[in-house]
Amino acid sequence: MVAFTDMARKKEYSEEEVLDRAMHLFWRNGYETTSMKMLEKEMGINKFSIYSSFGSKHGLFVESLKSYKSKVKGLFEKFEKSNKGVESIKEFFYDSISLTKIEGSEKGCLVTNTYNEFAESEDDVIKSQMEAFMITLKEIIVSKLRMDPTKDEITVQKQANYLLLAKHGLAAAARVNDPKEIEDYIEMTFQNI
Amino acid sequence: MVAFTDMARKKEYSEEEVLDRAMHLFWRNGYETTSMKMLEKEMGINKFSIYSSFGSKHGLFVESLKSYKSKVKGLFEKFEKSNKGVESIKEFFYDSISLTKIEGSEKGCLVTNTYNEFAESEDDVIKSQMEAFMITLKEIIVSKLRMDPTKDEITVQKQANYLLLAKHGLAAAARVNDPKEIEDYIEMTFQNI
DNA sequence: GTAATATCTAACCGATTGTTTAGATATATT
DNA sequence: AATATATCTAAACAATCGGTTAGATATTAC
Repeated sequence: MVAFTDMARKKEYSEEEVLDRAMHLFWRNGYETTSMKMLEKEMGINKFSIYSSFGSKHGLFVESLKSYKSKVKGLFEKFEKSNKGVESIKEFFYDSISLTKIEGSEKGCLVTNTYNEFAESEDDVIKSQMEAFMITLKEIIVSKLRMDPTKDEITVQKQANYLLLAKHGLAAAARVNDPKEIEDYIEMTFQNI
Repeated sequence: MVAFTDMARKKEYSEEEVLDRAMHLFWRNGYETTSMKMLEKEMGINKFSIYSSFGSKHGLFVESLKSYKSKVKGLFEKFEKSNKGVESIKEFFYDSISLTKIEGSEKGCLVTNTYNEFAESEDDVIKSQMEAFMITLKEIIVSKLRMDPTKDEITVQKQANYLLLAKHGLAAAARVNDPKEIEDYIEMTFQNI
């Protein structure tokens, strides 16, 4: 990801573009299952180029997570800016499903998938990134719940945890269940919020 | 798993016992991440013995899933026999968490984990086993919900789907969240059932 | 046009993957 | 005790893993 001033030959690929491809492959298959050979094919460049641009498979994965983060950034901003309280949380849930359905078809949520794959791992780089994701999400959810003056702080925390876990279940479910079932699930999730 | 009548030398291990060890290793790490070397160490026998008893790594994994099934069989039976309606579903949720906490400490649910790992796979043997699991569970949940005469069939189906997905989220959450948060989650899940 | 050099291809690296096999060892049958 | 054979150890198998490198190629600066 370094730009040289005295470049002798131009890269034949866009780093942003091949990274996006890599991200989608990791998204579909997870980290371990995705081999360098698969990445070469999907990214359309060979190992040398991958290593010169991203350092290692692990580095490429970390960049892919950042790329994913920037992809969902729009959703988070919309979510954060909304002043519709609880309703905005539900909207965010629907938006998340839409994004992963359109962008990733049946791949679920990269964060949830990675969360699962690295649950027993000791890869602190990945795990801290995942935690940061979850903390950010929880903070937004909490702020939306607090907009309802009838909820005390204990209720807010309980409901925030509930919704965070529900989001996980939702992401996993969206990979295999019908849209109608998913909609029912979301609606029922918010019935007692 | 074949017994010979004209055995010339006795096995130095119990297939049931080494299978249980293998199952726990798969449970903790998933299929791909668990290597034959790790299995040799954990099972206490070498590759030859593993292959002569289980045919292949894949065969060993399939047997491990069956072993897991027999482990949760008791819970399913208690669940099925109970005539407490919705309350029995909640009890089953708590029982599941207890089992995975005691037996597997922080490993979650082997079915949910496998479900996630094989979501994009084309391994029909594994996938059909997972589906059978989910169908069985859904059928029991449906039968419990039907015990409430105020629920029409549409509501029963909606709530069954909801609970099935919630169970997935719960299993994933139980790997990382505190018991108190998990309890809150379960209680809130059943607030609108 | 020439020199310098970044990027390309493609072969190669050692380590590890799941799996097989040759040969040593132990036991049941005769 | 001798024979047969199931099970053991340990080495080897081809294939693939992530990662590196030598040399060809293309482009910039002069």
